[in-house]
Amino acid sequence: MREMDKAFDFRMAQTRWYEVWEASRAFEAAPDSGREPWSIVIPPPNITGNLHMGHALVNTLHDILTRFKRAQGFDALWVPGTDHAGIATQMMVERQLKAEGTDRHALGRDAFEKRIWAWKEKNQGAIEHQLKRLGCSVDWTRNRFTLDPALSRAVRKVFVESFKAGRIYRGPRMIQWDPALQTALSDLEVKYEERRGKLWYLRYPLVDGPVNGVTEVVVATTRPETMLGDTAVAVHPHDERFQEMVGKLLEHPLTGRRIPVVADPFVDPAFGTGCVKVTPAHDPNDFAAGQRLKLDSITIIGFDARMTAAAGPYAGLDRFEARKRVVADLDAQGFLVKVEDYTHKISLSDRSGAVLEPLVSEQWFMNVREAAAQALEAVRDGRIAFTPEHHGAVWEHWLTNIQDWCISRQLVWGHRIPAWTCDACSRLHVELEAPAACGCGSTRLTQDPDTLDTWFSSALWPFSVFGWPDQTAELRRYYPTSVLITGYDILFFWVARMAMAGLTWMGEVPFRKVYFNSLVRDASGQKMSKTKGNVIDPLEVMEEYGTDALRFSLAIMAAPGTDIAMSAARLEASRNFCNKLWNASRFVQMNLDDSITLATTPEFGEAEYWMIGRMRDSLSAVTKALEEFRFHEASDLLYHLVWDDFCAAYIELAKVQLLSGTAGQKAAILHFLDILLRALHPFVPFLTEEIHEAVIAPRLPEGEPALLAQRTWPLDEPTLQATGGDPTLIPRFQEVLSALLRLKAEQGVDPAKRVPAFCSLLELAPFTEALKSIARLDSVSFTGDELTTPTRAVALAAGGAVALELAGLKDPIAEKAKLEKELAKLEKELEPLRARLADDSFITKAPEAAVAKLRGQAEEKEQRLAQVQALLGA
RNA sequence: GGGCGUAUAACUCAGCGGUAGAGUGCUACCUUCACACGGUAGAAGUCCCAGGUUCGAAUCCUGGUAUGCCCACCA
Repeated sequence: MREMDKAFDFRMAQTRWYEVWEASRAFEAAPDSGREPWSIVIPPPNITGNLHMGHALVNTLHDILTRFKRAQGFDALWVPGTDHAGIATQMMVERQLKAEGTDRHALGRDAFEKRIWAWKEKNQGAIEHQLKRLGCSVDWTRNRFTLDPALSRAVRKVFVESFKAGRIYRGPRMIQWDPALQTALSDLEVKYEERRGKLWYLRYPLVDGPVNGVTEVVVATTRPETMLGDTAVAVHPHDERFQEMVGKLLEHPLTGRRIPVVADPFVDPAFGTGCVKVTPAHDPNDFAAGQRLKLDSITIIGFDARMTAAAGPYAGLDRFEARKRVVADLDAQGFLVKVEDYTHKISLSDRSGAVLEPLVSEQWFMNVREAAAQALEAVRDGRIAFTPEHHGAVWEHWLTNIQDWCISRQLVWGHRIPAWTCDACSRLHVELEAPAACGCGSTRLTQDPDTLDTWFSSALWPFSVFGWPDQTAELRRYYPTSVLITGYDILFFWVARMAMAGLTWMGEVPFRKVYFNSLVRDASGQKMSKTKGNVIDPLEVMEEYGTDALRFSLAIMAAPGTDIAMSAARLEASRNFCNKLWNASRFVQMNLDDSITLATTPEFGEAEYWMIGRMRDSLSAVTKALEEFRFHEASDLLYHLVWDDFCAAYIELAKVQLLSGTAGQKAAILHFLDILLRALHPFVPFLTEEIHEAVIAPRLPEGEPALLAQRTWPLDEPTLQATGGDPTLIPRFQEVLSALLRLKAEQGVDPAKRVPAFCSLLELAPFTEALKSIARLDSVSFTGDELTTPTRAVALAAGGAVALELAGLKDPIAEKAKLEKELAKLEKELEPLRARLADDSFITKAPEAAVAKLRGQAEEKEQRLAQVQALLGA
């Protein structure tokens, strides 16, 4: 049998087990097993990705649940996979090309796409390898990629049928254009940022002379360059100041073009001058107003963010350069009234960081109103349950106000839109496969160059991974998935869209429960960011503290609805915990010989019955906590079960027995360790598997799987059902032990100095040896006689008293001070108890149990008070 | 402008109707034959503030303060 080292070598353990698990096929689903299915799909990481703390958390929680469910006897399936991540990946490769002095245009579309595929093949392994290092028990035989042929077929099917149903359409709309990436974005990919800017006040003269003595209109704008595309100036219809202006013509200061004053309620009379310039081609509000009022639209900024020919002398200038020139020209010609400092929000690309340009462009959109209504209903009626629940409010708000989704991207990397235009007759064909010919007879058809938003394929993930649109056995068995675990930051991007897609295409929710995991922050609660330099790399943590310590730290801090502050202190605590379990196991191993196995009938005494009771209570609480996603509670319970109950209490007691123990006593502790390992395994799989190999595996009964990863959840273990003994006895023993130790400390007795002790609790006599060895006493005498003598120090414990014989050692002053301190403490504690028990309204109105409980507490304290007083009097 | 969180020991956080808990840190002591990544004893809190409900509130309600996040077209 393998000897265990003095400290847990996590570096060794965490590198050797994954291969064994994978080879044993322990993580593979068993669709034919007849067991109840339980399924979960991974939030597919980007192929460009590296494991960060967010991944580490979400996948640790996935793994805990999956291993737990598998152990409970479910046919547990965790489907892994990766996302092609359109923009992110394309950017990565473009950056590479730039370094090589070329770009995608020079390369050509096909070559560029091939290049990205090559890059994907080379790099995809990284994130998968990192998931393995984390211990993720995914079923690799079902690994998926969003651009797999099967998943692409699902994408095309959804696109084509949505188009035919009229939910997908193409048209010119105002979209958010990213000039850096040269693509449209969806509203969700826009981030707003406060910037200090200016507010320019511009003068637009009236063409037909003064109105009520006023010769001009003044407008305020943050983007003066767009005035080149102005086609009106608007006022609020009820603004009395401008009633007579409406309908009059103004002369455009720079172009001389004549534009009308119009009235529209979108104008806020209280802002600026109450007049606003209208540029339908370059502002979403103005675009909408332009549609309502049938205004002209003049595009003066192009897709390259440079001024167009329509901008006249400014053509070709960058939009920001044009701004300076426009302002200078207006100023020179006397059209600039004033400039104010002004802080406002500008829209930036979430991806490139570029300042976005609202532009009118031909794009594909998806109307999701109907699907949104269904998704809304599914949460309202509980078919999907959120943890924490408050995310339902956000869900409600967003889905109620949802806008059409811009799904086309001007990218190469992604699902190409399955739409072809006939070169001859311009007819549009939206089909699953390229049509051979157009109805007009032409065989020359050109496919739409655009690809779909990455989230379009992600939305189908919970059913596309199971082979949809084919009605596969897997799809029937594992859809809907049992749980979704993900960050709340992608509630709209992903969760809502999966819900909508699932309800639309499967007619059923994609998951029954959603657990939103926390955000991992740094030790001081700051968001991690590269610029702040406070990013904690999980891979480094695994090297320094161990994967199990990382997992346990994440789990024990994962209280629903609160963020996680990851700190070195917490990681150390977890590492120490792992080492504690390791050493407890080592102790067990050292005390067993090969003849003791799990088949050896265990013998239970008081200590064992107590330990069994503790395990039974804790493990049923752990089970319940896991069912309800209270990972922190489950971890905390196990932490204290192992450290306080098993190590500090039980093992210390068992040491006395094991020295001269019977086989049955040794078998008992072996069973206990076995149970604890099985319960801890979902949390700290490498550590527990390593211990299991050394201590348990050689002692397993016939037919039990040799790998801990394949064994069962221990809650129903026969050992845990055993009852007997007096459940209050061990707690009393602990109190007595603690009182004796405290006496020694208070009296300044060297801990190693063995003195005689006395105890009035006769029922603890069987624990004489334990008390002697743990408290390091000379002897312990159990007696009904008065304990107090002039040479002894006395303390109260567990309703009785203990004493130390300190002839020549006792410090009478310390003794008296101690007793007086205790007296004061008791008096202080009793004061409110007495007051409440004297309160009639409490006695009559509070539930009986509460009163009885309080009364019990008071009585116990009164008794102790009397004892202390007696000791002081003596 | 709306919506949602959070405020508890020096720090990071649990608890969320019956008079305060954990981990780390701190103080003193202990190398006792599983573990110093350990053990023993100990100090440490107007549970943000003000009202209210209740026999009783850190816990529920209202208002405030601080702080964080999300959504929204104020030029």
